[in-house]
Amino acid sequence: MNAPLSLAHLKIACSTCNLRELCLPVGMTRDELETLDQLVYTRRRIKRGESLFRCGDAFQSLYAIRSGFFKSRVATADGRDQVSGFQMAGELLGIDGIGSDAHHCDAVALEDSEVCAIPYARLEELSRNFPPLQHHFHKVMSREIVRDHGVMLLLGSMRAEERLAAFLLNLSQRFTARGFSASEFILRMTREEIGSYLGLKLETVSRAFSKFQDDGLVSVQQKHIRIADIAGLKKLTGQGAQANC
Amino acid sequence: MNAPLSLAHLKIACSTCNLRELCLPVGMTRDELETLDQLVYTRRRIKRGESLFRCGDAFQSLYAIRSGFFKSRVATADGRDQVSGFQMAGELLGIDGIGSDAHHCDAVALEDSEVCAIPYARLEELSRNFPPLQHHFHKVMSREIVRDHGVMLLLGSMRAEERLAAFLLNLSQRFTARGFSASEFILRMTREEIGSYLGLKLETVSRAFSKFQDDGLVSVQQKHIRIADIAGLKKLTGQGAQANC
DNA sequence: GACCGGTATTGATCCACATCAAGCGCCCTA
DNA sequence: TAGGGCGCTTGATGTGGATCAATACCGGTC
Repeated sequence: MNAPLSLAHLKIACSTCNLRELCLPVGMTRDELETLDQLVYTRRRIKRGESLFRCGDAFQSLYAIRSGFFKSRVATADGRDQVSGFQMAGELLGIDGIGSDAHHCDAVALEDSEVCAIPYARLEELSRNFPPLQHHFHKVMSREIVRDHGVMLLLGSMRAEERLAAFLLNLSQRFTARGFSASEFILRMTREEIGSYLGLKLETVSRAFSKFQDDGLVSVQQKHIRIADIAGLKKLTGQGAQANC
Repeated sequence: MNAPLSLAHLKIACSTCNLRELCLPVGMTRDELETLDQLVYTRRRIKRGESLFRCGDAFQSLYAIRSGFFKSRVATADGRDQVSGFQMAGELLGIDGIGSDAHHCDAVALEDSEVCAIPYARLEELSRNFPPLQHHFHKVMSREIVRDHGVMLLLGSMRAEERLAAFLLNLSQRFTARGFSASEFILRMTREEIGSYLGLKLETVSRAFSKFQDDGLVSVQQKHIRIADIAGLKKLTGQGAQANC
């Protein structure tokens, strides 16, 4: 949509993508990776505030986030809505659409972002001939289900501060996996969006941040977060974060 | 484990199973169904209160419920747990295990039940050669994700009575799909289990039931439920049940 | 038929978070 | 550099559901 097509095409290759250790190609060999290059041939830029897709849109493709940050949002019939997740580079958007050929949530960019479009029909086809891809794709979906169960646990049985602590630890861990600092980062979302995700009101989120600051667990300056005491946060969530089993 | 093997084997065939319109074979032709018969060759009986698998168990198979009723339960490190779903005939258990080769929840039978074990390696293999199976399996997983998002919405933004109304409507709809009455059924789970699933205490569930009864929406006698006013329940959840988009 | 333990109902009280409200600070634009 | 608006913080008050507690019911067992 932006860059000249030929140039864009040149750069679209899982085999040379620096996110290959996080994205669909995880754990594949060099040869296998080159097979994957057949999968993606479109990039798309999404500006901050714009939607990648909306609830009800026809489902065609999955999207691997190449850069940027998204929120997913689900809505009830009567207008209430809720953030169902935050997605960052290397993560997959759009899986919700497979079940009914239409998307069941909105995906909104929280900063200028870039995604690789993965035509779903092509993914199915390629994964039939390429077991490692098939297997990994199944794993991605299964992990999404496990993640959702973790959120359900959080929403159903944790108190406000526990929820926020779990949220910060989760972000920290995902930033770490991407080579960023585990203890210092910029929140891409507002207090209201955090609250929506955690089933809290923005004021409660704000108060919990202040409490953490008073207790010396984190230092907070608007969207700038520095975690001072990771162990302390973990203790808040009931020992080992969300480590079940 | 119980019936003589030869006999048990005779009966194990998706093509003659009366749940084929609900389970993995949905929408397949007669010929396609016979291909599916290669998938399942073990049945397992689970007594009420026993586990089909537990959190941490090695993942080998998915399980299609042939008869009976299950709950899935996730746990935090500090001992709290929560029901993450109730499963009935024709539904699939164990998908949570694919992502890490180990199960992330317990599956407990709420009544004497029978399941078909589907060796996962075989499912992957068969679905590579059999696109309708592949596609349908992906749909099942995607729908599970959408369902979980619905539960997150419920836990994060609905009030107690709305939650219980949504729960009853969901059960009603699933019973209908199985040819049972939409308005009259027996709850297989306790108030405490309902509460755990809905993020409420058992007393709150009980009070909401009483309220519904007072308002003439349902009549409740312990586990026996008769929905008197489906439209009224739907109105409680904010019009169209959970119909998003 | 009587007993028993798990399950459900109902009432009284409490508390965590929501709601309402006011003011502040940061960022963006002109 | 000034102005405006959105996002954030903080305080005061309200309330839905949790908690504590007592009693009732039901299904199973002897």
